[in-house]
Amino acid sequence: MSRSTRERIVEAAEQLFAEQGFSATSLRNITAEAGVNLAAVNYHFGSKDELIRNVFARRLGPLNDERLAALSRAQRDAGEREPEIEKIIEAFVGPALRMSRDPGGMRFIQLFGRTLSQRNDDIHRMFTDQFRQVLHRFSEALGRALPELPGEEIFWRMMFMIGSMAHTMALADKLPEITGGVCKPTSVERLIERLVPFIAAGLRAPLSTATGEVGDDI
Amino acid sequence: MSRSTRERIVEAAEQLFAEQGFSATSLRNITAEAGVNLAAVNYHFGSKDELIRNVFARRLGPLNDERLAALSRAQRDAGEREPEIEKIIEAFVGPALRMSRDPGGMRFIQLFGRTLSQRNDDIHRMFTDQFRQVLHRFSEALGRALPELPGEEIFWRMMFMIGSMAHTMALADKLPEITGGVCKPTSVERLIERLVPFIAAGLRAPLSTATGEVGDDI
DNA sequence: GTCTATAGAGAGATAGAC
DNA sequence: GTCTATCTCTCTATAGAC
Repeated sequence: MSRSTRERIVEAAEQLFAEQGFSATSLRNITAEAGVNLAAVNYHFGSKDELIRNVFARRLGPLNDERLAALSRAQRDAGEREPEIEKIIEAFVGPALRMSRDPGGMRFIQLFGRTLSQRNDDIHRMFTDQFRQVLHRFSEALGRALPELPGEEIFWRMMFMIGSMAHTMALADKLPEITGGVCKPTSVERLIERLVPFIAAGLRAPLSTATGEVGDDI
Repeated sequence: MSRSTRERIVEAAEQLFAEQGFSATSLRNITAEAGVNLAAVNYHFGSKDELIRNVFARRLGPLNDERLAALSRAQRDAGEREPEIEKIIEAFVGPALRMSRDPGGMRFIQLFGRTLSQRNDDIHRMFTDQFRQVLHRFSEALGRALPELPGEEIFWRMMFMIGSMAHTMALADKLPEITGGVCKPTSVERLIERLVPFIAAGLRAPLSTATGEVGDDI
């Protein structure tokens, strides 16, 4: 047995959480999958909740560090000017999608994508805490790159961006099946090449000239 | 007591599923919230799984019917030409987001948004079955409106569109909190006015000129 | 650090009175 | 249709031997 009991548990948990969700996955499922004893979870982690936190913490810190580093690189390469929007988006969605290169990362990405759309307040608070600095630096960079957009609109569009990214992370591997084969299985890099231009164009879209809260029609 | 026991159960289930997820919500939670007897669930629905199916079926049929009707209206209004992309998108995302006007619909929209990002195969199969005709008609309409895009690219971009929509449905009401008040609570119509231009620009984005599966960089 | 055994709570489902 | 009562199963967590 090459990996420690602790590692085996975290990896089995990551896989099963991604497949079934948190409450549908029992510690018995996890320890059976990991080939370890049931009591080991409580010995190593204390509780199921603490195990969940460990599953995320293991990958989330490095992921957000990579995003910030990629943004810094893009800003340094751009010199005095602002980086291209495409570079900023790539720095945000690239590390997330790229993480799915290794099989464990792939599972985590799916887990992350689906957990992003859930409403578990504890876990969300943890995401938000980890994510605050990323949100801050990327919204500033996008705001400078798109000076004609009000700050509020930047955040709404970042929400749309995160949505398309999260859904892609969760479901890209199912699209060939859903479309009856029209979409072929594809590499992560090709997926990024498709997603980044979509988001870039969306972020650059002219501001809606609608009158605001009054009208009922579009 | 105005509503029947059956209705009370479905509505309580919709609310609690949206808040907590399926497996975290017990039949005891549901019957307590609905103010009915525990045994009533199994009397009226036979099982928890069947109750879940009922929660979705009640809203999903009408929602997809509205989408198809809205698309038909847009196509009729356009006469010989293709409808504007904005009209097609509005026919797709409008009915979904608009459903959140009534409080029950709001809960369902959140439930739907988060379930879309999950991987429960049973429920997904049900979605896909209900959704097949919608996917078919909308991809055809978008394909005619964007003749320069390969069919495969249409489906990838529809996945991005559905992602931004689903994430918006699940989390729009949390954005004021997340952004520390920069984004104000907003009406559904205003939200649609923000989302539709974003998606329209993304769908119109020029095709990536990348070389395909070979390159590792962008 | 790993195991067995089990406590104790809570789950879904059902039998049967009314 | 609605209720009480209960069966049976599975869950998390822990005590204590090794």
